[in-house]
Amino acid sequence: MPGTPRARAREQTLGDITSIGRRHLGEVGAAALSLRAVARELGVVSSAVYRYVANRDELLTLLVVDAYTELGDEVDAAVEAAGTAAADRFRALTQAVRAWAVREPSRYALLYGSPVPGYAAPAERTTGEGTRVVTLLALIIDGAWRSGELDDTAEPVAPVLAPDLRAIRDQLSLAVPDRVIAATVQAWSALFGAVSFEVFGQYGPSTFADPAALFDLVVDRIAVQLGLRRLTHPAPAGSRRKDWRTPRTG
Amino acid sequence: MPGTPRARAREQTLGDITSIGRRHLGEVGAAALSLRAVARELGVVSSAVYRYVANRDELLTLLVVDAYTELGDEVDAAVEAAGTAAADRFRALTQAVRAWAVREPSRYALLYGSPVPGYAAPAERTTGEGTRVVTLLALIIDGAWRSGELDDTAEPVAPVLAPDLRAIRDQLSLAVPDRVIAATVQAWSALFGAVSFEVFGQYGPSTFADPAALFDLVVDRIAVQLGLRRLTHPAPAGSRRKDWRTPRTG
DNA sequence: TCGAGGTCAAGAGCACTGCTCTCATCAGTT
DNA sequence: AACTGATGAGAGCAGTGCTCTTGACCTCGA
Repeated sequence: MPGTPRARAREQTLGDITSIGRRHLGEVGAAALSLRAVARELGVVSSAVYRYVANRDELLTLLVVDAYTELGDEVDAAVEAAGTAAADRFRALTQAVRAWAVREPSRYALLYGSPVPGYAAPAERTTGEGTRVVTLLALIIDGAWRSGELDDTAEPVAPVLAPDLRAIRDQLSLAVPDRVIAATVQAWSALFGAVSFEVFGQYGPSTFADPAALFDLVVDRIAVQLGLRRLTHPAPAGSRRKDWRTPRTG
Repeated sequence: MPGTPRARAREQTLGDITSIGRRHLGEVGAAALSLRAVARELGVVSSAVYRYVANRDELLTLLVVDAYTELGDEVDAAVEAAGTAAADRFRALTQAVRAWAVREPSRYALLYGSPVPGYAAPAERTTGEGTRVVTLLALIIDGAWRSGELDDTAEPVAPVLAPDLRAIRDQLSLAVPDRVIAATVQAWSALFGAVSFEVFGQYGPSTFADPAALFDLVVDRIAVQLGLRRLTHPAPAGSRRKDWRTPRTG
């Protein structure tokens, strides 16, 4: 479809480089990403890949955007499929983030782990895709607020934070008050913490046989603190959350 | 003091290597840590440092233990200085963790950031120092529970988690029930999330003029959800937390 | 049709890395 | 005072990122 055959070939090669890099990222990590190794696997001499990628950092940027896009797509789809209830949408978002992170730990680390020293993702190429998930979270909470699905239990926040919170509200055209934005920020960071703990295996010496159950519990607590009203109708099929509360034996 | 002058010299050199490595870690990051560079700065040829450190990974291990120890010491001191009230001790712990992390971002990343691919800290050398902070947190909560400073608001947890929670309780000789252990785990992960967000600069596009205020707010919310009863007596001097609630003008 | 301009891969090369090996030296131990 | 083991130096191997030059190819327009 796009223009000249040369341009298409170039696009193809660039895609190959990205996908090889994606696999190498998973195998050796961002810091050990080697353009030479990518070239080897591409069946080409090392200097040739510099025709397509300016340097190692640009390959990283390619992979960052690639990862943000895939994560954003999966979260969007999951939230979409979750229906209209804010609590369902919130849970779908958290589950989708966790599922992707567990499946793609190295790419998750690239996005949300410790920064790669000496490398800063160029804002103009990453902020767009990079803010999709947190924006969606904010919109879900905002929607819950507008539709009355949110209990207003958050406490007032320090005035120093007001300008920053107002900036967020303006940028996303939110209707929620400052304290709810702050609560959303905290929910986001708590979600991030829970996922990182599981993905990075940093629960300390303790291990959990069923990390998903622990994650469920944590997300539950986050939702409660957000003021997201619990659903009264039964959970969707496949989600056996809290089965133990209603044994319904016999 | 310790034995032979040779052993003392060796200890000295090892200390020098550690402290040079600590600085390099802050400058170039864990992945780019170079034994050659350390050797250069030590004024010695590269092969010589291999007399002291088996390989790059062992230098990392040295730095991990070093960082855990310093963090543990600072948190211990802060909690100690905070008195006996569980809420104060909890807050002191969080502030000390944040302060150290903000001051030593690369060392924080080494401990709690994305794992360095291909490197796994040997458990027998790191778990001891590595669990000091989370253990202290558990003991603070346990103490609050025993002394009645903890509101029992946590909800019951899924039975699948019971064995793991029991293991934690047994190992630390806690008195708290499963649901409080689970809440503590979540508090720990939420704290980790908040610190990581700030240290790794991953609040997305939003920036906060006063990250400490945001952190205060988040910790407040974590404390509330833990059920840590608020203190009625005035906050210690220097902590102007929530001043805006009691304007007390004129 | 044919030539010019752009595109691409190859290869050599520089400076760096981790790590191993050998060899000389010098200091602590006996 | 003699010995021996810890130590540092140096060479060397295989790998890395990145640059530069060279030669081949392809595409497009005259």
